[in-house]
Amino acid sequence: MPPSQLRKTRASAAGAAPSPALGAPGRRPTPAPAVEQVDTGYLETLIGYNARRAALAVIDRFMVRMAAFELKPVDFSVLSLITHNPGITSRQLCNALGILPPNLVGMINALERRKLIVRQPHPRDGRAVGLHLTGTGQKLMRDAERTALEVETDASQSLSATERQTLIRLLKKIYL
Amino acid sequence: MPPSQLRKTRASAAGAAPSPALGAPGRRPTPAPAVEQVDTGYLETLIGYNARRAALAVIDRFMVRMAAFELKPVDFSVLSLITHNPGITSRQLCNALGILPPNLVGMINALERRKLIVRQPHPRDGRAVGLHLTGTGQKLMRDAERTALEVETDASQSLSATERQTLIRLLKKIYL
DNA sequence: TATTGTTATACTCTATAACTATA
DNA sequence: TATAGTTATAGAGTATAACAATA
Repeated sequence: MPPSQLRKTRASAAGAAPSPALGAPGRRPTPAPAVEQVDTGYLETLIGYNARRAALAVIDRFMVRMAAFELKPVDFSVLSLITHNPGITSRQLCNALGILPPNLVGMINALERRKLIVRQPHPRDGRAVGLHLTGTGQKLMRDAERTALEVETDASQSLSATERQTLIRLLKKIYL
Repeated sequence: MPPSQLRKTRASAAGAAPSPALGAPGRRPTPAPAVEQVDTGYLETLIGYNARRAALAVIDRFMVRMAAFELKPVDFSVLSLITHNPGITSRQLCNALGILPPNLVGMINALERRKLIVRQPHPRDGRAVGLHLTGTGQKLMRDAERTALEVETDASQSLSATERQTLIRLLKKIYL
């Protein structure tokens, strides 16, 4: 998904220029204009638009680099939470990542088939299953988290260290 | 999609705690721990993770408010670009929004059936079609853009005006 | 030959209902 | 009765190939 061509130009002076209102029957003052340079100025004033574009840009880089580990972003998130929360349950993963339980089952099964994680009985709840990394999984995640750090550095290379911290702080204020 | 429960706690001191490495045959020192509070500290250090969570949070608000206009985020983006770029072509929309042409066709058809837009022949390219708002579409978009502004205010209520500007500026540095 | 718009189609992601076993 | 995990399935979003009309 190439989100190219997102420069700002004034083709229609965003917000002004009432334009002739086509569709009104029997009226067509101008012979239909053509757009030379697309003006995305208005959308660029919206936080949601900018946050989504930024997220997609970083995630695209992330996917390219993580392909070497055969991990999609969601797989990495799941394995990372298991790494830092040994014994975490599927339900806890779903709550933390906003995934619905039926959609997590397949991912967990695939990671288990790859011998990256194992299911252990939960110590206090017979319904639940605790998830743990295998040795293989631990090794993979050490490499994967190092690569994730490289992606971060790449993606934020136009930001100073302070700006990067500020960006993360402000993003958290939006979603927390 | 409720991305609830994303508080930080130290269940495993992120990055430390080598943990017993399950899966190694015939070795099981600890009786499988349980996780009380999920530690998302590591993921929260990643720009991609934070940007995606923030984008989803804002877009969720957006979808709730825009339901009154029967507009999804992508519909709003398309209509907004047509608003500020009368005569824009499908190809230009695809390039600006990162949508693939086959996936835009249905949206354009639906918006045309709702009498919000009309197709006009392109003044200089017989293959292309220029897109324009109807009077109905213009009225809808005046209300929709006002609502979008309210969503912005809502979503960024925990940010100062300066912080909001800073956030957008830093996000652009990520994806531009 | 290349591009615009389009159809058909496949694949992925996300969502809902319902079942089982445990609590 | 409520919850954890699971199955089946439906729907939305995203992807590629190929075609007709025009450049």
